[in-house]
Amino acid sequence: MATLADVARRAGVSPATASRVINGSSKTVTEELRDRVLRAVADLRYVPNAHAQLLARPQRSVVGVIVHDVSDPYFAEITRGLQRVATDSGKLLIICNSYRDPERELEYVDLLRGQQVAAMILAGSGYHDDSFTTRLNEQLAAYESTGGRVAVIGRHEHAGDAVMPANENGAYLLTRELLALGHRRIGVVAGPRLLTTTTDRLAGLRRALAERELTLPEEHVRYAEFDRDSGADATASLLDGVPGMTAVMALNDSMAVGALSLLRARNVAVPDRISVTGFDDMPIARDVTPTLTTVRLPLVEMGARAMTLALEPGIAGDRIEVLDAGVVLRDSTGPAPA
Amino acid sequence: MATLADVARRAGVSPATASRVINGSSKTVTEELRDRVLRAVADLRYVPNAHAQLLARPQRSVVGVIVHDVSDPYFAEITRGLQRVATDSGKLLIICNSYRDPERELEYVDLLRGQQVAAMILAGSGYHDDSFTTRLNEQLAAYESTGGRVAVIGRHEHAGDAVMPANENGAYLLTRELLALGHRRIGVVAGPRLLTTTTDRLAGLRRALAERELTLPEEHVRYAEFDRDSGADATASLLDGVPGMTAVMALNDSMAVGALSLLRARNVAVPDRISVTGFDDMPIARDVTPTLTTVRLPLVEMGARAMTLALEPGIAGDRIEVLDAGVVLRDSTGPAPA
DNA sequence: CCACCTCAGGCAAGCGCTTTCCCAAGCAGC
DNA sequence: GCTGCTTGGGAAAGCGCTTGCCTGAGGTGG
Repeated sequence: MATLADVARRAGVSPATASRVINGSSKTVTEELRDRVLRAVADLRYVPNAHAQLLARPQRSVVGVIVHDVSDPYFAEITRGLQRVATDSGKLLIICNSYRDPERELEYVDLLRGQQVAAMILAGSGYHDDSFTTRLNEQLAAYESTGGRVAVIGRHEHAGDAVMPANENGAYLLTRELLALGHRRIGVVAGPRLLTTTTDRLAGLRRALAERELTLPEEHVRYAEFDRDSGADATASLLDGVPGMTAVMALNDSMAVGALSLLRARNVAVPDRISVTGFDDMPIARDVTPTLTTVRLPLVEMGARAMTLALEPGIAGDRIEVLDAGVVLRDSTGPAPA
Repeated sequence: MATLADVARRAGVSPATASRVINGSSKTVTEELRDRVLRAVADLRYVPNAHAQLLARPQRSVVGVIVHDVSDPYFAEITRGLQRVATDSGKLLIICNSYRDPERELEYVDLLRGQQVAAMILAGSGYHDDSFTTRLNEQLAAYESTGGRVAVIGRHEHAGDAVMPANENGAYLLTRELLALGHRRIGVVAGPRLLTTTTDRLAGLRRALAERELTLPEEHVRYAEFDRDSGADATASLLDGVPGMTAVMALNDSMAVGALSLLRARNVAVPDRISVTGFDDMPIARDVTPTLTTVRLPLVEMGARAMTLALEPGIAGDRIEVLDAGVVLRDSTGPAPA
């Protein structure tokens, strides 16, 4: 690999001069030397060693992102928003998948710290796990105490800049729609118990029920993984365990798609016999049959806002932005059968 | 940010000793000093500066990946395969989205070179653009000449290790199915003209037609972007422009989903009046209605193989692995109407 | 004509780490 | 008791780059 010294030698100048023309320093360099250096760079196909540069000039230009899984459409959308803003500010993104493993998340925080990232974005649900939360906060605090910036998306366990989706309120609004349609026995296909996303959405649901002096029996809830096949399994279990159920509320769209697929396999008419709802309004929601009633979350926007918070100069405070959710009524919901 | 020197000072040892205990050098260190160092590390929440480490010990541990867009399910699957193998080898991944912009692709190659990555993986269709191809190959050659490893997925323009999906053959097999069902007037929703993926798939289609002494008139092809809405638009255009068409072959699943959605909007029965096929067998293919006939590509496997090739020690040769494609018949295809 | 200023360009320090080499102390063997 | 080994620990060089500071040449003004 060619080094700056090689370039300088070939151009017959000092490394200092070469460095100056290569990254346009304020110091002026004669036209002639500049040309010689540029030619040497081209001849040698020289590319500066980014690590050496970072060491010499502590000017951080990469941002770390920790998500559960980029290939999950939910995070793919968020990441798109993050990317856009990062690219606009000339930052490179390092994306890390924790696969919902808290330990791995902790590892990644240190890894990114070692990479001297300008900022870290943690996206995705938090965990109900105090010991983990404490450790995470310690590590983040250590990072922030040396000038690092942190922004989180959708997790309340970390004090600081945050972008929050209206999980609670979205579920509340959606439940009200279901209640208005006459549904009373609602089965819930929930996500993992430990995720705050799950509990937040359940809380909204319960609030809407409480307004009508209804409650959600624990037997009407199935906790599953946030994916399609788990959604199908949970739905099967609800079907067998909750007689008279007229609606299935899945706490994300992937699980709702699984629910639809299972109901079709069992020849249960949707929405005539059972209504189904999702959450997140993934692109797929409008392509399944029947099209899926769900809650729209401005995911790209959330990503963009979070990156903006993290990159914004000035003191990183406790800025919390809640982005609102709205119900999208489609064909998978209808009046409860008599 | 605490440095090794800080740790050493606090532990009352030399930086050399601290370094040795921190990354388990072969040299032995007394129990007592080791403890002191470890305690200092914990107290200071010390994390080694990865850049300094890379400079001092040129042991590359990150791999660069350039894809068109990770949030596209096609690449999400490939990336999942890449990730798995990379993680198993203790490599960190830097994922770069080129958004199908050749210039950006070029920039990323240099950027990754500057990052001293151990290997680069370029995934996604190549371009029919000689000037670009030449420049790309030059840059890659420069990288490889200094010990860098390159593997490509699905692009033939670069000599070296490659994993190729059977685009041509997959399209061939799929077309044969359509022909067997009696379809003769087939409309094609193609991807961008400049992508080799598009031309490869068209080539397979033409080969199957040629076997029956049929040809594909250029008016039956619509070139569009590889996404849902473009697929819908192209289908609309085919519907209006190709009277008597009995099948729509979309060259990827997203576009096929768009086609289905448009046909439903226009009340055209699928597959009774028009059959629809996709390509790639994305997860969504089994969740749309009717479920989508498509070509299955082993995407995760392709990613895994590519990473293995890139990481495998020994001379990187011109190993080319072609992973085969298979037709998946579902409900969106049926006999051509009389 | 000389002192002084300006400015292009080079020297060298230093970023945080690893690792080779060397030193000193402890030990065994004769 | 001396030589000669082993062994733990430190000094220092160096990875590739940036940049403050210095130098020397040329230009200006008195």
